[in-house]
Amino acid sequence: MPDFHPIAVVDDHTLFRKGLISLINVFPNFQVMLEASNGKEFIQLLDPNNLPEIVLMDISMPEMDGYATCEWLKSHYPHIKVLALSTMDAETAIIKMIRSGAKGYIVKDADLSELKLAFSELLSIGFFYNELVSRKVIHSINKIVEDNDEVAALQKLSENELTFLRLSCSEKTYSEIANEMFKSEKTIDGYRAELFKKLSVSSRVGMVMYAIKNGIVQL
Amino acid sequence: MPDFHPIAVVDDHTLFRKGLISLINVFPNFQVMLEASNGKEFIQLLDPNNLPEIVLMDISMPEMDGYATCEWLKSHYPHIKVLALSTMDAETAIIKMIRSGAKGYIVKDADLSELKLAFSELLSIGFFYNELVSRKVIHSINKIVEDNDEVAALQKLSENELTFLRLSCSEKTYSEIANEMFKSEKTIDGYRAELFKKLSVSSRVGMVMYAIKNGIVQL
DNA sequence: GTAAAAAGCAGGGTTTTTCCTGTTTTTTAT
DNA sequence: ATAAAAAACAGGAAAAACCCTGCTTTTTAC
Repeated sequence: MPDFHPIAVVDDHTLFRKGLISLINVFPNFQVMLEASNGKEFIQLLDPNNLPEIVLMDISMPEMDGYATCEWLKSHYPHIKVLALSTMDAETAIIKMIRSGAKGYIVKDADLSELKLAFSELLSIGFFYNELVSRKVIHSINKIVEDNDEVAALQKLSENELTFLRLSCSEKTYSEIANEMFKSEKTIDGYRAELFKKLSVSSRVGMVMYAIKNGIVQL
Repeated sequence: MPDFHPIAVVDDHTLFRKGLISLINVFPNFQVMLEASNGKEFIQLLDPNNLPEIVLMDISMPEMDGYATCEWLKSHYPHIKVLALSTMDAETAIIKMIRSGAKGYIVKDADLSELKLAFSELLSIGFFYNELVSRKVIHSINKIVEDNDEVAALQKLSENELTFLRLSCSEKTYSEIANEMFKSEKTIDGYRAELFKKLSVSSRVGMVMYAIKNGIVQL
């Protein structure tokens, strides 16, 4: 019987995905048996009778991103191990992915040996956290303790605050935004004050940069 | 004699680069004979007695980016064809790369057949512009004609304007920026007015978003 | 049903940004 | 050496952003 470990690759960049697959397939004992360009497609293609052991998953994807897909896997097939794969080494992205249930995280400019190492660690000890990730995680935990938790903060924005935040990423004045949202200028000023506190910023520019950095708006 | 076309691959994401190489090497008639993780390394590794015909080049790289490397190639080895390769389908990036001398542009989520097509078109007719690129180029030319050219504008920012722009991507006030740059507040206000015109924006938020969108500052 | 919390709104003031129309100084080109 | 262009700087003013404190109305929780 062929004793290989089944792998799935989920990434919207076709060239990258195909390349990665061809690399993995020359690893002894590993074989890619499922590929998808986003989370939704992945879930559709997933065959309960033929599940992968490891899913290599990109974070930013159309339709259904890495976070959501990871959450879905955690609740439906908790034994499948997700290895997050991203260009971003942003702290928030790493933390958020791990919270969503990823068992490891590697950046796209890692080399082949690191990928191989990640695979074997995932299979043997169940997780893979290299120095980069560990450093970020520790730093993040410190930040959570001292000031307020940015990742959690992100969840606690109300619909109106979120709409206001998105509209603020433009050249509109607050007065114009107020009209667009059918709210008084004073209410809008309240959203602003609340967001300044929640995001710990002190100017509209800071707010906009936060929104961009955390993918609340895309450019 | 082995009749294959020599290819070079320049990209800082190791996994992507290695994957791409393994894909290209199964193409008949094509062979990767040089790889580098940025422009500087590429130039160092380039052997004048053994030049590639086509260079697959990423745009955003550390040390020396795609634009600069492309310019260097244009002046030193104009017959080498550069195929730009990027995740960004931003108009400015495409236009800028083509201006730097790239003969083609494909996005990373293209599929294998498109890459193959790009190769053969590069060799037969000398360039490869798919619909995406053509559309962007045409749109850009229209924009150049009607309002002012954004790509050109990017080049024409003075050192001080650039510094001011970068410092504006923060929660500093203009007054604080003036101090930091050892300039009068009125001078700073002049930079601001000039940038508003050049970038065709009308607020600091617009300016900041322009800077982020065009990679003048990174988050 | 009622107390508490959250959301919406208001007055009024300070600071910052934005926008004019200039003058002076420095740099550049011939 | 000098005209022209670019950079630095100013006064003054309107608009927008920011920051208080407090007062209704609506929602939420028990």
